[in-house]
Amino acid sequence: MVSAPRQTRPSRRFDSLEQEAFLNLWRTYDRLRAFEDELFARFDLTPQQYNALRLLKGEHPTKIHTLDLASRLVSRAPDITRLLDKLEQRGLIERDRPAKNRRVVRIGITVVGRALLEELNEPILECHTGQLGHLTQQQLRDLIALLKAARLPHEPSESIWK
Amino acid sequence: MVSAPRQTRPSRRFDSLEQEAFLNLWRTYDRLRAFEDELFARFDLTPQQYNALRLLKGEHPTKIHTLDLASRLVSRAPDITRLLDKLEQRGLIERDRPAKNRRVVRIGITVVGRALLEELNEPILECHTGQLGHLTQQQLRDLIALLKAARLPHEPSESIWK
DNA sequence: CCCGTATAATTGTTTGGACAACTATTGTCT
DNA sequence: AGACAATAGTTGTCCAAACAATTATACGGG
Repeated sequence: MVSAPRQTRPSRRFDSLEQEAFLNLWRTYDRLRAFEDELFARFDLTPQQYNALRLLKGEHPTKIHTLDLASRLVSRAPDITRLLDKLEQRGLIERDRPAKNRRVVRIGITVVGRALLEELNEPILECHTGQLGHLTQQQLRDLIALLKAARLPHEPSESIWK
Repeated sequence: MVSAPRQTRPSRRFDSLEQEAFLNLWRTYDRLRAFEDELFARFDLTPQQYNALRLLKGEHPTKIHTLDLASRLVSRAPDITRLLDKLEQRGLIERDRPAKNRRVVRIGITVVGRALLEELNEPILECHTGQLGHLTQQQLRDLIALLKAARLPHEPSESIWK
């Protein structure tokens, strides 16, 4: 008599189903990231820089604090200062240090920055279509839901990513 | 009369459902990766180095060519030479250049390398449980399937990741 | 009001990742 | 056989990511 398996075995080559999931996540991220890298390189941006710009545009005309911005980025950014340095040098963002509280720095996106994002609009959409356009809407929604569930316990309580 | 929407709208903050999926992928990867980084740092390894060792162990006692190894890694590794340099310096792998074909370098894992992996066995399992242990087996399987589908068109034809 | 502590951001330093250019070896075509 | 192309790996160089230590400012208790 053969009893039904209570556990799903990981595929050969993996030690556990969790490992298989993580390595698949990593691999897929790596493959899809190549698209973004190529696109942003043409505009002398890193994905993370673009991300910061997008976030700032979303808040515009409000300016937000440096570390506040950092905490909302997709990927953690211990070098947020230098990331912003580069964007400021290109005139894409502006920083100001209010007299009221001279500890904080408030970051805003400039006209130039917004123009750059405008220019990127179309190419970005195409990029994402190239990455994931072959999935159905339902697959995309399922994937998003599972990814959210996967990271949920690891989001800090105040994260906008929850 | 209201017609049913033909398209799913991306959540506020995203320009398309594809973008939402990619950013969720990136974010989840970033959160889960923190676990691995912390673990491997304790053993002076990067995730990519560990990955190379695991692959070599899977092939042991067969030795494989440098670029062949590189192509099987999770993430692309243009600096495969230096990655292997570091592992060789620690005696975890060995290289040999056969007289027959002096262009290629064959890589194998050493006893020391295998011992290190042995030592990592338990901690790795715990790490993956910490990352994804809160998902059900079914969720893990669904996630794996969707991730595979997402990257499928972007895998080179000879990839082991297809 | 002064001191210790917390907060916000910056800087120093090291290391890994990316890309392109380069060397060495082998295979192929005539 | 000789020249050219293809293959396998290495190296130079630059830049972003990570971590810890540091500076500057504000706040709160005595």
